[in-house]
Parts: sequence; C-alpha cells; structure tokens
Amino acid sequence: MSAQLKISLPDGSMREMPVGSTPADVAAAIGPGLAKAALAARVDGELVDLSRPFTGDAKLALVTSRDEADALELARHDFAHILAEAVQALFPGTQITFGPSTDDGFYYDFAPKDRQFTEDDLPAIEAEMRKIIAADKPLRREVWSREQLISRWQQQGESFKAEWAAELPGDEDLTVYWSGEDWLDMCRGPHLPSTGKLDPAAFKLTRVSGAYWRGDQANAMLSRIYGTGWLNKKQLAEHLNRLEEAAKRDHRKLGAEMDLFHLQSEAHGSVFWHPKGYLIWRELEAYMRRRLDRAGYDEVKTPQVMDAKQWEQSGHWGKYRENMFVIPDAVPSTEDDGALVSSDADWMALKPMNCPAHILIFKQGIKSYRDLPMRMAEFGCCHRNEAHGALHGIMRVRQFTQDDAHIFVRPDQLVEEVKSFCDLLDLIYKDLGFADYTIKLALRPDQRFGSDEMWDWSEASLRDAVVATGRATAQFGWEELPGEGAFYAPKLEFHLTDAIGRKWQCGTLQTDTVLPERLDASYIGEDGEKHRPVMLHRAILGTFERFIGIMIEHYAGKLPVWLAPVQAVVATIVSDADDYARDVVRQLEAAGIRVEADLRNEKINYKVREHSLKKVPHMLVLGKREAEEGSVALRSMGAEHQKVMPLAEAIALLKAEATPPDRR
RNA sequence: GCCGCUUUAGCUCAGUCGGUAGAGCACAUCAUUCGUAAUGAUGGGGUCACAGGUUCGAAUCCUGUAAGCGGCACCA
Repeated sequence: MSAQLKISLPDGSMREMPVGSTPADVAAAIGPGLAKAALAARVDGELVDLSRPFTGDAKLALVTSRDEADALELARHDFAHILAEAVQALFPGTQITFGPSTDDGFYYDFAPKDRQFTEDDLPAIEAEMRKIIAADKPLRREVWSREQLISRWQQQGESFKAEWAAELPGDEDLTVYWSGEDWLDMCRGPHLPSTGKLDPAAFKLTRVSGAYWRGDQANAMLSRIYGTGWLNKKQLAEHLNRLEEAAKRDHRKLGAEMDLFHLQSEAHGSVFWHPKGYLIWRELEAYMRRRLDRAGYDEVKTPQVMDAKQWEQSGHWGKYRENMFVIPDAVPSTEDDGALVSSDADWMALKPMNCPAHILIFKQGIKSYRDLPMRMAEFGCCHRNEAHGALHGIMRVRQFTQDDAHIFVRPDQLVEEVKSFCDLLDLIYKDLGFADYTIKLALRPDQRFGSDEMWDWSEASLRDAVVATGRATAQFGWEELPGEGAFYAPKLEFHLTDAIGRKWQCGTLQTDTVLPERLDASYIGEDGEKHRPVMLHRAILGTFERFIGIMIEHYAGKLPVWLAPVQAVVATIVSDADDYARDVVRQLEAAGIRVEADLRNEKINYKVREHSLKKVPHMLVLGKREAEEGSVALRSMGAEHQKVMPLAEAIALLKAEATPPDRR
C-alpha cells in the first residue's frame, strides 16, 4: 500500500500526495502556470526549497513573486550567491566568506587573492553574474557533515569558510547548495529552484568597501561588494530613483544651498554655523530651554577645560583618553627653534562629556534625600577626537553641543523618573515632527564596571519603565541589544532615520551607579546616613548638530515656519511697490516674523525660483495692485496657488505659524 | 583607525597621447520695470588640495600627506 500525505492549501483545499513528494510536485499537480511561477514554499510556516520533500502531513503555501517579502528575500540571497560564484570565476584564488541579503539588496565579503576590489571591477562582475543567470543553473540542496565541509573548504584553500564550518554545530544537518555541478557554498537556504528565476535586469552592483572578518577590527580586512537586488527591472529603477531623490535631501547639500553652515579642513569635524543655520539652533535651543524649565530641570554651565587629574579620577583618562583633546597647561615658547611646550607641562583636557562637572556641582554642599530627584541640565559643548573615518557632515563631528542633563535620584525614584523622561522625549519629538522613532535597550557589555546585581537591577528598571509607558512595542521598534551598553551602565537609545535610511541615535538615557561612586557623590537619607544617588545621563536631541542634520533631511529643508531661518520674503514685481514693500517688512518685523525684502530689479519669476530653492516658507508678492489695495499676494511653499489677502490677515496667519508648538 | 574612490574658479563640473586651463551658475557693470520656478549684453575671477619625484616640459605619470565621499570598526 502506498502511503499518502495530506497537504492542505491556503484556500482550504486538501491534496493527497505520495510520500516523498515535494512542494514542486504539488505546484505541478495544480497547473503548469503555477509550477513555473513558484519560487519556494512555506511548509507549516517555514520557508523551504520547492524540491524539499515533505516529512509528513503539512500545510503548504507556494511562494511566488506576488509574495513580495519572501520573494525579495529569496532573490537577494540568491544574488549574493551568484555574486560570489561570479567573482570566483573572474578572480580565481579569491576566497569566499559570507554574504547575506540586506534591506535593499545583498553583499558578499571576499578575501581577495592579491588586491582589494575597486568599483572598476563591478561591470565585469555584473556581466559574469548575468551569464550565470542566463545559464539557468539548478540550485540543489545537499546535507553534509561538518567534517565533510571542513575538509572540502581546506582542500579548496578556503580558510575562512573552514574556520566557520569548524564552529557550526556538529549534531545538526548542515547544508550546502550546488549551483549547477561546478560551484557550491554552504548555506542554510532556502534558495530559488534555479538561477534563471532571477531577473538579470533587476540588480546592480553599487559599491565596494572594506569590512572586517566577523566584524572585528582585530581580524583581516575583507573586500565587500554591495548590490541592490529586486524582482524586476521596474522595482530596481524605482529604487534607484528613490536614492536619487533622497540624495537631494542630504543635509550637507541643503546646508550649502540654504547657507546654513559649512565645514572646512582646518577645523574638520567642527561646524561653522552661518547666521541662517544658527537661527535654527537658537530657536531649537530656546524651545528646549522652555521645555526643560517646565519639566523641573535646573540649567548650569560648566568649564570647557579641566585638569587631567580630574579626568583621572572620573576614569575617563584611563578609559577614554584616546578620544580626548589634551592641552598643555603651560605658556608656549616664543623661540623659533626648540619645543613649543616643555615636556614637564601639566595636562588639561577639553571635556568629552559633562557628567564629571555636574557631579562636582552636586557635591557642593550637603544634599538631602529631600533634594532628589535633582535634574541638572546643560547645553554642553563637548569635544571628542573621533576616528577620522567616522566623521559625517554635521551628524558625526568632533565638537558638538549636547542637550545634556544628569538626574540624581534615589533608587526608589528611578523607574518613575525614567518614565517621565520617556514622556518628555515623546512630547518633544512629536513637537519637532518625529512621531516615528525607535527605542532600544542596550544591555551589559563583556567589559564592564559594577556587580551583576547592579546590572540586573539597572537593566530591569529601564525595561520596566519603558514597558510602563506602553512603548516597548513593535511600533517603536523595541529591541534589546545584548552587549551594546556602556561600560558603566545600560542604555536606552532613541533612534531617528536620515534621508537614505541610516539610523542615528539621538536621545539616550543611562543609569549610572559607577561615576557617583568614583567621584564620591552622596546624599543624606531619611536615616541620617550617607547614600549613593543613582545618576541618569540623558539627552533628548542628543546633540544640536546631529538633530538639526536629521531635521534638515526629514523636512528636505522645508522646516516648519517656527524653525525656518527666514520665515517670509517680501518680493516686489515693480519698483513702484518698493515703498509699500518696505512698510510691509516693517510691520512683519514688528509682529516678530523673520522677514527679508527682495526689491532687486529682477523678474518675479526669478525671485520666486530663488526663494523657493532656499525653502523660504512664505513669499509676499507685491505689485502695483497690492500697493494700491494694501493687500499682499501670499505664495506659500507647497500650496498650488497664491492667495491675495489684506496685509493684516497675512500677518495674523504668519504669526500663528511662527509660534513654537509649546506656545500654541 | 581600516578598505576603495575623489580633490581643477565661490558652486556644479569638462579638460583626449604630458606641451603652463574651459563651460554653466554665482559675482560686478550696463540696459530692461516685467504678475508667480532662470531677461539680455559686457566684464573680473584659477600656484589645478599640499609636499616631493620623473621629464626639456606635469592639472595630466609616480610617491607621500591632508581633507572629503561610500562602507567597516567605533559612537551622540
């Protein structure tokens, strides 16, 4: 008797199939169209190869290109394999290592034989990949033992693969995938049935870069090739177009076009804020100051430079010195030859963070448990000598100003304080137009200060607080990141996304018991004894530099009126309207609007174009008609048509829009 | 810091085989007074990132340095 398997399909129907049959057989049984379109299968929810025999009765859903998420994942994974195969065909002796799919494509890391790859190599590799796709090579799964794998990789001189295989579990089925009969990679799968299922016009190799083997700086530098991969040519074109559009929002480009700031090599990693850029900063800072005042913070200002001895005591000199700018505490020599500074000068350092200084303020006088929580805020300018390759526009710089604060709390106040911080951050992010942000909890790293009990407690407090605010959810991308915490404390991280999808940490909150201990901060408890406060390091914007950079990209330069450096331009059509225009400007200025006049002898088309490119939110266009009527033609960014209205009405409208959100 | 690439006028970029630089925009002057995304003419403007080297001769070839860009690692 031949046993039959019961295979149930998504439409509720059931098919009996002989033992040993595969999802591909089911597809063929249903119809030739489906057999051709099927890419893979979900069997009892698990994504598997079409050719993988059923192991028992099962629920089957065939995956076609209409199941876009699964299909893209499969395609990108296959593109990565084909990339590896192509590179080995063109550059014999290149070792393969690892190549996953990414959000928009794939990459593969290679150990090149004699030189790193460059972008000039990409066209030839792409062509070779297309050959492999055109050959429609079947992708066949085989189960191997670990020993088989290791010996195969060793034989082929694939030392990275061999190292990796040696660490795979010995008691599980390990799989390899053959591409045709001549190339294989070890891989968990699943894969498409054959390379010909890929659209040769749906991928593009985009760039090369270095990447460390296993992500560790101590390891070999591999050569990584990135590609973007899709299901068809149209999707690829749309993606490339999105990238092009996103590049137009780049804060570095808009910063120059809108005359907000510049960077130059003599002060690399430090921003030259121009008047218009600094207006955004001032408006943002004023807003933050009002919010913090209302939330019970006390603002302070602390020294930019402190003696190295102080940094030794805080632990930064030992743990953080490579990122610090040090300054000799000496009068430089004015002689032309010889050392500028004598070698026995004492050292001082620019502050890389504000926390020690805030503890020093806390320690002045005696603090009672009644004084806590104490929220000490500072818009603190810090310097960190970052790795040069890390610098990025104004998002990652060497001089930056944090909206920093340290909250000294009793242990019993911790969770409540973290909750109010999360609420304050949420309020501020929404005011600034960021309803979407993600929250991560970075847990204890391997190298750390403090006891396990302390870490258990701090991590649980942060987790509990976020859970209590209802934000430990998928909507907020809630995720715990093992090993990512600071050496002294676990961290809540609040991330925002830039124009091309890169994530940036902005807000942060860390619970620190180490620094109060090292710098001997204490308060007198109800019991009359000294106790250690817990210190919360926290920032909402993170830094003004990064946050303004993110805002520029988020709004594509079209900032909300209250933040726009120039809120309105008064532009004349004919010089006969000049006097009226000057009067309009005066009245707008009196109403507190940041306004500029454009009385140049230029056509109105020219003026409209220029101010539109500068992202000025409102233009008040004045010709003879308006001058006679005392009206204005208001042309607003994003609106299709101008609106003619009495001047008083326009002023009221602009005034309302120019009001910061906390004053509405 | 590591891998790859780039650096020419204020900006965006051309510049072939090595023979001492060119466009558009911007700027200045003049004309034009015009109704919602570029009016026309004329003119000024460059140690070709920096330092060496090869060569009769270097923007161009070679070496080094710096900064920038894309990643990696690190991080707000």
